[in-house]
Amino acid sequence: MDASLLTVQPASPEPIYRQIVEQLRRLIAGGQLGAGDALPSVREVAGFHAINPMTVSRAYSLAEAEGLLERLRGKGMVVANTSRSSQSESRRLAMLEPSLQALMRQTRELELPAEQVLRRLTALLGEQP
Amino acid sequence: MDASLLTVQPASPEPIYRQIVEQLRRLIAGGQLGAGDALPSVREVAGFHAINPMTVSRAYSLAEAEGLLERLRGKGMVVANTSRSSQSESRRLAMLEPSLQALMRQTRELELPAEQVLRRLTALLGEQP
DNA sequence: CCATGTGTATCAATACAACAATACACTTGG
DNA sequence: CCAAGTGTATTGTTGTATTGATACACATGG
Repeated sequence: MDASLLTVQPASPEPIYRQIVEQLRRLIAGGQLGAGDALPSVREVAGFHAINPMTVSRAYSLAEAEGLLERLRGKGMVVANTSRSSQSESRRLAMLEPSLQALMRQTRELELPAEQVLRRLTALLGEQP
Repeated sequence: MDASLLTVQPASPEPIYRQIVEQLRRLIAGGQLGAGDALPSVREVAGFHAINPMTVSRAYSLAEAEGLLERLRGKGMVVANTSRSSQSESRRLAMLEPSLQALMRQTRELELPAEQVLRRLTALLGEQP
């Protein structure tokens, strides 16, 4: 499995376990993780990012409680089929709404013209991933 | 003074004092708060939002350490003149960069087409404030 | 002068996140 | 079967963040 699938920033104020859950949500909604796909093991992710295995386990457990993942005893975690992955574009866009709202507020507080922001974002989104 | 100048969401995971500091940063950079402008008193803001005065004080202190505000003993806090307000557009845009980066990452994880996101953001920014 | 308004230093309480070290139940491949 | 791989429950510790309550120093206006 590819432990590099998950990105983690231990320095961020955002708790690590929550960073992971949110990434899983999006990766599954976007279809990069499909139903049945196996996830990197807890110990693998922990080793790769030099974090505690229990922190990863906590994230996986939350994701399971959310219906995103399924636990196969003795095997590992798998993307749940009930988490009908690859949601519609409108649903995925809705998941982005909070970030968009925040961006809007900040743009207004900075008194920035909409075009400036849109131009910069266009550039960012256009870059080669 | 207008205590409603500052918006606060006590429910947010974002610490209150940091919410305040970030708003001050943007309001000053955007020119809505100019050098010499007096800020609402600690107790005023605290009372208005039903939070602890010390929380506001902490935000003000951080803003002062950052050079945004100046403390007039016995009087109150004032926007510092050294915090050359109304910065250039490019500087203000730079302050938005972290949020833009985050939005970009999330967009990619959701496998959303750039146009969708840009269209939605355009709509949001176009609305009447 | 002094009541009233500033901000704030100090201490405490609470919650949370992350880590550490085990031990356990389970499955699979050899 | 059994070694090695899953996730997890448990307990404890550490460090930090956040908020709160109180008392204090200072300046101003009447």
